[in-house]
Amino acid sequence: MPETTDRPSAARAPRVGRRPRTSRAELEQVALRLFAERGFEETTVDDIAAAAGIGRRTFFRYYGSKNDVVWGDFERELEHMRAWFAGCPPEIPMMDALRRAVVAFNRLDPDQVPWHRLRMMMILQVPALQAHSTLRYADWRAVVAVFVAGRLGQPADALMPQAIAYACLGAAVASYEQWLRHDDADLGELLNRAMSALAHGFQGALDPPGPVSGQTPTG
Amino acid sequence: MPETTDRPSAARAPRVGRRPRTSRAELEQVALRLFAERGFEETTVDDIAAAAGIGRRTFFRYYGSKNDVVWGDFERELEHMRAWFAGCPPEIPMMDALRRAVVAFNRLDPDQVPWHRLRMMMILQVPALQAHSTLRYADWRAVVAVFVAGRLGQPADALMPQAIAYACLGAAVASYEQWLRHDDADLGELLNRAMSALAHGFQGALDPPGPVSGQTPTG
DNA sequence: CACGATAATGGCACTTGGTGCCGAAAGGAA
DNA sequence: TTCCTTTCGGCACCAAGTGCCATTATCGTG
Repeated sequence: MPETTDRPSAARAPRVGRRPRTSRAELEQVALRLFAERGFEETTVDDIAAAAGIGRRTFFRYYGSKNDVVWGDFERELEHMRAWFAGCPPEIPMMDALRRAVVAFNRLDPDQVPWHRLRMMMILQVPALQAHSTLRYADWRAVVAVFVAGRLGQPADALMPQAIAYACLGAAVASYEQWLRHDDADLGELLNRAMSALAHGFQGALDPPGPVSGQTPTG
Repeated sequence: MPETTDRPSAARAPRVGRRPRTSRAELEQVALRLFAERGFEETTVDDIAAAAGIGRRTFFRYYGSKNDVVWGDFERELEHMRAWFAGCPPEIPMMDALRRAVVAFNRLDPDQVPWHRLRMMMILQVPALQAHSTLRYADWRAVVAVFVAGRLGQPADALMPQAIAYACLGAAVASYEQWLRHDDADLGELLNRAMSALAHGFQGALDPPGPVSGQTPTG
């Protein structure tokens, strides 16, 4: 797939050659608006390309697939998380660090909440996106696994780093689903609850689902 | 999708009308053999249909998608697991019951290990199947979530049942990946280790990855 | 034995996502 | 202007999947 290497970057204008007609961000805007209006599956790539004033072929130069549009610049998010983990002081217990990271990297700018909600709604509910998400989650898990591996002194592909990464992802996704179901819920609190329960082997799960129980067990 | 409702069943022969030319099981055999020979992506639905001596259109009456073939009769497996949970005595602690279930329902007949390995290899490594798996896992999680919900006295779609179901799935998948990487590994042991660690909030994860540590913490 | 109800088959056309190819357009530099 | 570089986007093509519908096989009945 030579497609993935030569995507135009929205960065500093290249010195030479024809200038890009659009950008990933702009395409994302256009696409998301269409998705919101008629739904994800009801919007074809032709629709998006037409609305953006580019050719269908060009669309696929900016995004490898229709699915990818919904994820925006996920890679940048991951880069931040990676950096956070790298700078995480060793005094913080591992599971606590994981909880904090998950909560921190899902804090939302109030003004972008509606878009993020739409995004997550589609990712978690449209089958095609639901399926595709696995591939994106893999990158997320890798970041977590590397951190855990460092703490445990094991390779990142060993059982525990992988299991923990999967479990964290699960807790996060479950929280998101809850958040989408109850639009009055606080995402941060849900994430805190889920990650905290995870860190305790779900032993406190018998407690009623009241407000944050034992959210800072070790720190 | 009216397609999903009227698939021929391999059960007792229907009294009237033309008889099915093949069966899900037979198609599965044919397809898996082709997948093993040339790979999943290199095998088209036309190839499978031709090899099975049926029309391409007919293939889609037996399986809703090419992806589905790999999963065989997953629904039956789930039905068994549901039944097991339903008959699980309340004395067994929840997390212990989950561990046992995961281990029990992944015990393999030695003679079908190679096929199962191929299956899982594809599911966990071929991107298209990796993505598709999410949709099948959802059913698996639902079974777990219902059991957990019963134990916790919460709705199945509440945060904890969902988070626990996701976490269990994660532990299981991580174990499978490990099993595939090291063909000398014992799947049951890996599952035991991962589920046990999960039940302890991964506190013992600092132990070296030696032979099953604390595999039967509560029973 | 023909007849009619029933159910599976499979061809055909069509939609959609995605890719390889390649010439055309656009812009900076010499 | 000319050359070089980069993006654009049309075209042809492939594969998955679906709706439609005529065809075929099978059973029960008159």
